[in-house]
Amino acid sequence: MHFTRDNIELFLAVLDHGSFSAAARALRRVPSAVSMAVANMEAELGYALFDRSRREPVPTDRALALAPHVRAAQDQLTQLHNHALALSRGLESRLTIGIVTDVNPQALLRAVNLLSRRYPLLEVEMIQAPQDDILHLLQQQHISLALAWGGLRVDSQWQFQWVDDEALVATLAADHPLLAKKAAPRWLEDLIQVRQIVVASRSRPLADARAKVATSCWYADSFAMALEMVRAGLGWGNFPQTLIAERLARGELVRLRFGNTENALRLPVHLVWNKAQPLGQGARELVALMRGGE
Amino acid sequence: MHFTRDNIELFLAVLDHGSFSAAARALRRVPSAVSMAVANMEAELGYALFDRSRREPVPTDRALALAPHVRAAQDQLTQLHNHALALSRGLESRLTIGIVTDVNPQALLRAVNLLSRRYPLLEVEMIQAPQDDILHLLQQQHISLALAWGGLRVDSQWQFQWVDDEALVATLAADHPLLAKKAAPRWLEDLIQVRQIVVASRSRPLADARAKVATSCWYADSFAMALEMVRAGLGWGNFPQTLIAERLARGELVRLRFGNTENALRLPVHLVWNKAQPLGQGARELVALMRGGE
DNA sequence: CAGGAGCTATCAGTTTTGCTGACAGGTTGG
DNA sequence: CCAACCTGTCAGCAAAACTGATAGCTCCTG
Repeated sequence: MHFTRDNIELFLAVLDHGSFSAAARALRRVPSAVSMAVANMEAELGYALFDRSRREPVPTDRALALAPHVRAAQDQLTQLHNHALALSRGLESRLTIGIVTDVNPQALLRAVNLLSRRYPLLEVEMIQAPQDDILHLLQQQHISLALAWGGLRVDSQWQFQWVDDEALVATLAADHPLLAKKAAPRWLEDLIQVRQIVVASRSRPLADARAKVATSCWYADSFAMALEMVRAGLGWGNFPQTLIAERLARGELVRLRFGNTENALRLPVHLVWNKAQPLGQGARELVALMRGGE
Repeated sequence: MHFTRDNIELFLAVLDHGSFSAAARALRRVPSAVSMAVANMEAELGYALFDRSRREPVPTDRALALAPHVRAAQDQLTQLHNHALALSRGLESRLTIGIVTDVNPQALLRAVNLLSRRYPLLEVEMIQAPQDDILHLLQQQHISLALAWGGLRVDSQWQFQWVDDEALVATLAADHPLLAKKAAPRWLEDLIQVRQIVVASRSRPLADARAKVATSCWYADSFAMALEMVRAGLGWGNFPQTLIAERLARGELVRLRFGNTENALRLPVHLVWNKAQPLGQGARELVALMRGGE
């Protein structure tokens, strides 16, 4: 008989309901069916699972020892079944997500964690790369969803969902000469003469005209690279707050505050996907989770 | 149909053998049975598991994605089955092992590791306690097997298996005045006048008359306690080498070597069990593993 | 290109498995 | 002691699954 699904269900029903009759009621069977099935299991195993000396069967030590393992097996089977059915409802069997290097992945990871509870057998793969590479992977359909900087170009190829705004803060290396002169810039205009490190690349032009302030600009294609340049004292730059929080705290960097730009630059973070590649169920629910729905 | 054991077996057989017919041969069925069963699974799931456009069915992406999970479920089922059958062959469902505090558990842990491969669902509980407590637990049948110091008393209540000999080495705190005088003891006789910390207790008299050397002795009931006393400079003592190896290396303790006692004291380590409580299959195999017989 | 080998799918018939329902016998509690 | 409820047994039955024959397809080989 070999521990088939039915036997597992039956055995656990007897344990949970305390008697063959109750189990039979729960399973919509007749008591004798349960009785015979249990007797068959016992015959196969070679030992008693229940002691029938009292009116209601009391589980043997062995049955009790077996119970948690049987339950685990049942859980795995129902999980498998749910997953197989979910596949038919459009769940992808593997969800590959791209994350742009500079974007804070915390919220996404929280959402993925929730998703993994809903679909325990769903495989998730995370790919971290610069924005250009992520978009390329998305275009090639190697990833189905990406967390990326948004608002960059309107392109009918992409579909997206706003997720968050990263506040950009103007930052300077703590040992930059501008600070040493005890004349820390008070107004944004004070920075016009100081070289600015701007994040932009061929394929990704400046998002916001406001982003470029200084007359002399050097360019980097990621915040990570730009950050290195700023730390090396090559200039100042605007960075997502979360990206530089630690360095600010450690005193490596200094945040510049201005009297006239209280409303900081904000860079939108989007979940992006390819119109040509319809989202799977997991990706759809992930988007919903990130939108805050549920 | 609900992913019963038969379906799992069948699905995997088809994947592994590459065709319905081959799977049917392997399962000693007729091909049509396999064909129908697969068709039923597909009908239930709502999508194709195999593409029949070629001569031999080629598994769908979904089938391939499902495969590892199905395999895992099958493994768990067979594991459960094996365990349930092993219980009928005398395997205990939980193996509780006592380990005397001072005894080096490495060899035992290695053996338990091997045992856990053989019986993946066997639960193992380890209890560490002083020798007297371990023997008491053994007597009360709260533990079924113990790793303990042996050769202590011949008692028809116990059965045992020699496992190892721990070499005892004479040890002194590094800052003991005896060493400061630049007159480190060269012969065992030099220690007769130095207070010795002896491990012995009411219920466990000295194993070996040779163990007591000095005229002035203080007593502890475990090596751990005795070690603290030696480290505090209260005297010298004999300790299992493995127990003090680190402290010797760190220079906290100093090993005394004598010209006249090359053959060090050796304390046997035994696996002990209670005659009144016959060993389960797991315990028996553990004893065999410790004896070195695979 | 023809034909054979080997595969899958279908279907009617049969086997097997397990369920049913009635009944007998035991245990519990008032 | 009886009513209620439980388990176990058994003959009959229903559903599920397997079989074996057949047809049609694919692929390889000469």
